[in-house]
Amino acid sequence: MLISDGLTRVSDGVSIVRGEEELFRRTGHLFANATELTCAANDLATWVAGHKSEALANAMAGRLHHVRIRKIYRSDLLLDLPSARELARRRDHFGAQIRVTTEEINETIIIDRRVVILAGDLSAGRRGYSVITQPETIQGVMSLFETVWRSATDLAVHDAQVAEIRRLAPAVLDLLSQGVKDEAAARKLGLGARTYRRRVAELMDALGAESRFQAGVRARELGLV
Amino acid sequence: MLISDGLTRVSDGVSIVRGEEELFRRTGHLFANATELTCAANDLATWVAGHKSEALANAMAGRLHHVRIRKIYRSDLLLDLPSARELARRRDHFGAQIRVTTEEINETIIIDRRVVILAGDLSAGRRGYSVITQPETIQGVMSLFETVWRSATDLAVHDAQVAEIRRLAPAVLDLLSQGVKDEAAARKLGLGARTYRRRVAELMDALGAESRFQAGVRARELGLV
DNA sequence: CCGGGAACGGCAACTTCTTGCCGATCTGCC
DNA sequence: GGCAGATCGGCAAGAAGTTGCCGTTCCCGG
Repeated sequence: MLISDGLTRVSDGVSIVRGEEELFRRTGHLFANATELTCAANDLATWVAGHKSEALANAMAGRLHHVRIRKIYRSDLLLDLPSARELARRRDHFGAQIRVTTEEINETIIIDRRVVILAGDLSAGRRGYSVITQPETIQGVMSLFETVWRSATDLAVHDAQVAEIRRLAPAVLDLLSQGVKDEAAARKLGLGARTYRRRVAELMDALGAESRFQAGVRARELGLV
Repeated sequence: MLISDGLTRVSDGVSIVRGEEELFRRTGHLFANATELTCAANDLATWVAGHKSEALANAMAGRLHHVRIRKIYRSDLLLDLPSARELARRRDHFGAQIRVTTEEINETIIIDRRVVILAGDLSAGRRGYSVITQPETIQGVMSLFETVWRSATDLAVHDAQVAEIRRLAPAVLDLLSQGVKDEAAARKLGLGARTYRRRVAELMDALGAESRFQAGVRARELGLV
């Protein structure tokens, strides 16, 4: 059922909105009175966080301490220093709880346990968003979100982990990324091979990697090499 | 011997200039009549390439076909699409020969085999530049540069290599970066383990990596994963 | 139809990595 | 000193990864 340009009612409690502008027009007001905002995003460029954020911030000003804001971002973001700063700023300014995950994550917004917005595919240059008010569906999405939330890492912890790895293993990272064999690397560090390998294992553990290739990718991802 | 603010004569033929602005003031004119420009840089932000480039371009306009320009950049740069485009633009517009290396490289400018500019450390917020006119030193620096030049890869070739790897092994890259074991990965691709491993070997070869960790780093570096 | 070359994959010998185990050291603390 | 806990590193068994060799299959141009 096409209700108007940019809005399709799919069934009771589920509509599809085309394009960010349209989405903002139709759901922007929901944010003004929200007391619980939950949000997953792959980048900082989503409209919630984008040029509209000032307006939102104003609308929400003074109520910030009544609002629980939770956000999940991909750890990739932290690669980019300005983005990382922006994240920290949001955490401090909005009192948002921010977590970080290495997993791909679908852009999701949950408002007051009453409305869910799920980003969908691009079509004709505009992204489609499912706006859901159907209670059972919301329940399900929230449950999924909680799972991701639990498995994600708090921003502060994540920062600490990165710092820890930097402290722990700069030399090991170096040698690994030079393609040096364990024996040679251990000699170069004046360590026993066993100890060097223990270091590598710790490093892989810290990176959450299951193979050296993966560890290499993650290390690079975190800007450690 | 401090000659004036921002310029220190260290010995005959070697001066140290503090800050990019100062460097530009003192050596900018050399570019106007240059017929051979050689340059190594880690990013596009050096003053030669920066906001002054228009003035330079104008000064050099009409003489471009008489000027041999060679530049080396770190392959990191190509990660960033806008930068990569800019590089291609320069190549086409200035007729510059551009090569790419994975090595760290000291910022270096050589003008007409007569002047060498070497970037040094930051001090008081300004980078120091050695401006060298001493012939033997220039000879030495040029020789070093030639070595790096020879070991670097032409931009076009580099692009082709990246394209090749993308074509060759997207699935393999995927599985590797997921930390999947060879046996399982091979099954998933419907290949024999031997063949999968052959693919991995080809990939590592293409990446110039000697260990899987290193391959992971490089793959990520090239934005392949 | 028939070579010839390329891709595939089984096999096997080797190398490299991964880990548990355990004794040797070192360190801080009664 | 003597104990407890952390770190180190040798050893060794086993897992994972690396490569050469070679037979099989498929495709292509003659």
